[in-house]
Amino acid sequence: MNQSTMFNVTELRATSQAQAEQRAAKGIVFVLDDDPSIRSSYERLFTLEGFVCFAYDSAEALITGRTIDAERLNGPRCLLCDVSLPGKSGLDVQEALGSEQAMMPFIFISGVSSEVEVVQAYRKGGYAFLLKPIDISELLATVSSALVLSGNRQQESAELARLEARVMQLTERERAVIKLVLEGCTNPQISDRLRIALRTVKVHRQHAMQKLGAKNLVELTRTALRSSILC
Amino acid sequence: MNQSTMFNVTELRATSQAQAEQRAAKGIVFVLDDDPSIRSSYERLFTLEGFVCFAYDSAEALITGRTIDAERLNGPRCLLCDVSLPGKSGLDVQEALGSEQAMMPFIFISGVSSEVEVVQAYRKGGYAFLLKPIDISELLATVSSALVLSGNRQQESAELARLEARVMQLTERERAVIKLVLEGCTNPQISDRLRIALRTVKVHRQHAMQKLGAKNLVELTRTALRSSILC
DNA sequence: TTAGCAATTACCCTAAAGGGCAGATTTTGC
DNA sequence: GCAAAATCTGCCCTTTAGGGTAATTGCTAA
Repeated sequence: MNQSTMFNVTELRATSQAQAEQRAAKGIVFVLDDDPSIRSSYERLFTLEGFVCFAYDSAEALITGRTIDAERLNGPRCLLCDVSLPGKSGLDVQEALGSEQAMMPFIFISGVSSEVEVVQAYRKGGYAFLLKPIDISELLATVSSALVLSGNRQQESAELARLEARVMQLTERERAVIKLVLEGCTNPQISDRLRIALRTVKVHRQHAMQKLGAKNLVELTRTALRSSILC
Repeated sequence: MNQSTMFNVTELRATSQAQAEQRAAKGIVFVLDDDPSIRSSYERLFTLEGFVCFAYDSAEALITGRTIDAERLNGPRCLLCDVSLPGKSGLDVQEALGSEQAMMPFIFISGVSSEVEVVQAYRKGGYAFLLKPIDISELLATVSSALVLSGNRQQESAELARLEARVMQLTERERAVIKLVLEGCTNPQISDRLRIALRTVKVHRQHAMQKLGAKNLVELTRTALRSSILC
């Protein structure tokens, strides 16, 4: 019996990492609220819904802890945040994490908040504002859509990073050639412009296409436009 | 003297149309407020700033009148709207003009508004919310940025319409060929796929490029991606 | 100093793109 | 039914694109 219990615990721990990753793929919900009972309510709710949930009692705890906690965990994420907090307010958190909001949309929750706060929250790029009493299904819908947005943004940014890495592999000459190609120049025209032999242009072009992973001109143009690099 | 006055009036009228167009190019500000004195204040302000301004005292007047008034006038536009109105509220207007907000951003103005209204306004796609007391420079800054947004949206939509019109000129066959071109197929491959002679593919391709106004493959791909047609 | 990479180019070849000229067939709107 | 498009094709020609082979030059890190 004891053996069995131990085994179960071990198994739970063993799966927990794999499961956490699986859950994180669905979404990570960060919660910021000073009321412990509310925090645990949210934790219970979002865990039940299949998300990973990290709850914090203060802005400082959130700001310092969010990276460490979600370390190794990839996936869409959002922040549920009470506007009125002792010390730093929810809006202060927004300020502190300003640029991060694109990847982690902020959902504010407020019972007795002034219009000024609401306006501020939206102006600073807040994703949504929910007023108490909270409707659970509305909350979940908002969180879901926020996670979708976050996921999309992460994908886009990842794709952009990959492309940028490829572009960085290009040598100066290759970049110059490709730039002219994207302006619609033919190889002989490029040859004239850069004052190099036609064969040289072809070599650079060939190498660049290879490095950029483009099989033809259409793919190259698509790639270049998406990344907005080389434009 | 009488003659002179008449002449001046005529001249004013004559220039007024041209001037209105010039002003409209800078921006058209629609105002909705039930208070006549506030309306005229806004009219004065925005006229002084070089915009065209149309003011309405009710949601109905705005909804029925906005198109007629701005007839023949092209240019970026936005709506300045008091939230609390007798009869239909500002939010109702938003509902009524829902899809138009993309082209005409809504700026709400409110003195004593509840958080619920603010949240509603933003949720329905409102552009900004200004709380009284209004800071004039803030108001003008908001209006300006709203007009910029409106202008951009209008340009994009116009460009899309132009492209769509061009795509519509394509015959069925031309569209099919171009579609395959954009998938990266070479002419011989297209020839195989569509079971037509190589020469025929070339003819269709040539005609399509001409109709789409593309001088080369790069331009074609750009065009197609921008319009997201043919993808 | 040497190996390696970047840049350059010559020579040579094939495949693809672009297009003129001429003609056939088919669809379609008035 | 007829004229105007649209579709289809063959023949022939030039220009571009793509790429193999081989060689030279210059610079840098080991």
